[in-house]
Amino acid sequence: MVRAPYFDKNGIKKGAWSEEEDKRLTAYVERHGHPNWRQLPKFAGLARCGKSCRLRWMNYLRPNLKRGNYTQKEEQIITDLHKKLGNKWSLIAENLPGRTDNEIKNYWHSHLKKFSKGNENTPCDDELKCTEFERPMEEGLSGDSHHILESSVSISSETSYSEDNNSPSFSSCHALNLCKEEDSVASWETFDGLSSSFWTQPFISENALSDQDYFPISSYGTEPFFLW
DNA sequence: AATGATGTCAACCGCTATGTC
DNA sequence: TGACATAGCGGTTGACATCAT
Repeated sequence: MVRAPYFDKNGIKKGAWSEEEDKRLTAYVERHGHPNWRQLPKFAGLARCGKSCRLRWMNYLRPNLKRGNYTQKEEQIITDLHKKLGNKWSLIAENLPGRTDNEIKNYWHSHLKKFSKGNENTPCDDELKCTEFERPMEEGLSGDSHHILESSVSISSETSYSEDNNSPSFSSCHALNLCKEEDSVASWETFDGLSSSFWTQPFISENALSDQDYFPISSYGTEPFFLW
């Protein structure tokens, strides 16, 4: 379901990622972080452009990503936030731990868009007449996550992105009114693993091997890669 | 069973925002 | 302050899957 791999005129590989490339990118980012996406493929031994590496990591390889079906809560949050924010997929994604902007965008276009046209009801309302707890909750949205829904429904009309607190976590907290006292603890603790330190601190995997172990350049397949 | 239409989603492209010199 | 480099965002594309005829 993806583009077939090919090389452009500059020798940059495009299209679907191979398992080997995924391993290389994952291993490199886990060990060194990604201070410079443009340089990263060179050092990771990938024939990709930095942009492609970043996208692959962000949308597919990074830890804590949720795959698979969306919960009704997630659908509701997407619907509500889209009403409020429009196509600000990255902002919406900040409020859905484990989901990427790209994934949400795709999901919106393929699942939710139709419900927004002349119909204020969500798929939940239309198809299932569900209650909030009818469907089992998935990891990451369990426990007190109903607070999120309640909050999201009542998003403030003055969605604010505070100048004093410009971290995405705090901004999205405001966007959802999640910082109301009664909501903040439970909701935000749920997001904690994703919200701050992971993206601001270099990630060192416990299992990370040495560069030598991970990048035996001489044995790196038949695909071309940058030399340095 | 064959074929065309539609849905899905990973990946690409181009633009803008931000940071650095 | 302007130029350049880089990161990030949102729209679009392309190929496979599924559905309808």
